[in-house]
Amino acid sequence: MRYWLLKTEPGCYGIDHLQNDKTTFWSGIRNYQARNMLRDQMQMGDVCLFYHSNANPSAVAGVCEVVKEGSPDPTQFDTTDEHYDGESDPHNPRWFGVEVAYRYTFARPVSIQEMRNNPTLSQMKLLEKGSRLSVLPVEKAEFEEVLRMGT
DNA sequence: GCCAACGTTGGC
DNA sequence: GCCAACGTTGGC
Repeated sequence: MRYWLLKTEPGCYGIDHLQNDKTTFWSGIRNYQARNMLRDQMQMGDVCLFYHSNANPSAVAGVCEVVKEGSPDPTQFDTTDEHYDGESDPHNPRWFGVEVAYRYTFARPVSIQEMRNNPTLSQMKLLEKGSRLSVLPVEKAEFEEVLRMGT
């Protein structure tokens, strides 16, 4: 089993939305590195830290789980969607997503500042300078530490 | 709202 | 294939 971090802006789609929806298709990712992880690496049962970016404070808000592996992102073919991509060939789709299910919301959100202050997390990809990817791998030890901080 | 860092685009 | 220009991201 692998561990991941998924970034989202809470005003756009936060953990409350996921809790309400129970499951959702993680769509709209338009970055090739992130696409490759969504398409090739994320597997059923993998667990993901659910991170709120551009929030006050930005923080890991909870956990979700991959319940369906990578499949073409339908929003790329939807002309009414803001993530529509007219260059993508339906027979060879460019963008992928996974289905995730809500697991739980942290009792205490774990802010990026708290994570920066924790030496155990010093290698976290999220905390690297200039880290902008919206899908990031997380080490098991890092995942467990964030869990401990949030519970 | 600022701005550093990064990805993408396109002229050459 | 280089690289300048541009757009986006996201912490602060």
